[in-house]
Amino acid sequence: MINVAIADDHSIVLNGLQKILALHPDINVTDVYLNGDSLLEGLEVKQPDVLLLDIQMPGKNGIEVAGIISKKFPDVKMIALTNVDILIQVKKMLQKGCLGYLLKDASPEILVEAIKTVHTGEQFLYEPLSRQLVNNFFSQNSKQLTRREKEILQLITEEHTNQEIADKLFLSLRTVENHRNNLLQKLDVKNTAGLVKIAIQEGLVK
Amino acid sequence: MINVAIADDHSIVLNGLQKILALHPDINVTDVYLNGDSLLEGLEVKQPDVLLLDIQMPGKNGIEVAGIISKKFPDVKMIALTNVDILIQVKKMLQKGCLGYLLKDASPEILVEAIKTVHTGEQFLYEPLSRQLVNNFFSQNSKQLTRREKEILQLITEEHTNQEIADKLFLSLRTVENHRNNLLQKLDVKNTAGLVKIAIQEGLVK
DNA sequence: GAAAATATAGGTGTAACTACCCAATTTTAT
DNA sequence: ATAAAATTGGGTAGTTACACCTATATTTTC
Repeated sequence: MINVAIADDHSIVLNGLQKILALHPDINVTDVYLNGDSLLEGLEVKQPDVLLLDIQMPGKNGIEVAGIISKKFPDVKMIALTNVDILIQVKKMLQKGCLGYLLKDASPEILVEAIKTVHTGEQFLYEPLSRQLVNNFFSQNSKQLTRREKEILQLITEEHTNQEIADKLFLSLRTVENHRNNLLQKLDVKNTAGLVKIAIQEGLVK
Repeated sequence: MINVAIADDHSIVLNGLQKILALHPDINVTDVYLNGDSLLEGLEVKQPDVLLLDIQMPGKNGIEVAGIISKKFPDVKMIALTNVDILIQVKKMLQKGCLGYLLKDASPEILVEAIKTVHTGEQFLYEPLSRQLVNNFFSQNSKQLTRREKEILQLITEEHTNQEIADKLFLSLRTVENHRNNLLQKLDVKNTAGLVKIAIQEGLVK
């Protein structure tokens, strides 16, 4: 019998997971939480075997919460839940100690399989993203942006010219141009359009 | 007693909606469907009072399906469901005859309220987007892109230069430049970065 | 403390984009 | 059928972005 807790701020998802898991005799949903804070309180009282943890939550988000839990309750096996597969967020969750990752469009079968897998201590990565993760691992070094680069990338997506960025950050135009060129190379894109697309999909803006 | 059908390709959401609505004695979930095609088949046999209809579905998506249903079964009150509030999609759903719109992060109370509201024939628009819809209505005329403009905007976001776009579409460089300038004015943005941001948020790409 | 990475800024040149014009032709809508 | 909108293309000019280099502080990392 596997004791499972769920933390997700979406009532619909929370109820859906409960209903699906209720059908499985060897899985027991012991607790549900609507946000990170109540989850942390609840864990002080009792810990589940497996925790389904939403990444996006109001207040303390999943990434913060996962970090705290993996230190305080290392025996709790965590599975990150997300409705959109933003690579960078999933990576952070895994770094924070999550053993598994699931998109919310997963089928009941996959869901149960994931729970059983991480319960044994193994990793479970939902297909669509696991490939991306591998690809990302190999190109990781080149995609690691510095603080300044991120700052400039953000200003670029806010439609500022290099000159405006230079003025805003008290830098030379040349410096900004260099950072911009480095961004183009690091991110392997051809122009501003490519930069903005990556900035958005990596969650750097908006 | 309100008879409700649900169409959503996400098992978790489907189960969640069922579980929440099961608690309400005056709401009866008669049928659930995992895709648009089976929904259309099912409606031939019997029609619910209210239909919760996911926008994103494999095969026939919600927008297509809504158009068919509103013609064939005009008495079925439809509520569009979506997990991300992409304005343009919601607008299309409303144009296709949906009476309501809900984000999937809605609370059980809101969900029930929406069903009861549209059952009476009234509109129900979930807060966060209804304001955007109003704003959009006023700026609508200036934001109406032509076919060619959309085509060019898409190629811009794909990192092509004006010259490349001209070659690809067998146009003069000047023509493409003009379209691009018109896009900047129509969309009230300053440069490529602004164009790409709007293209993404309007769902024109990726 | 040495080595690596980052941040800074300059030189030079080309390609691309942006901002205004204007006008003919074709398509769409009334 | 007629008006409106869309598509096409040109003129001219200025600005911005992109490419590829070198080089020196400064900060991080080992």
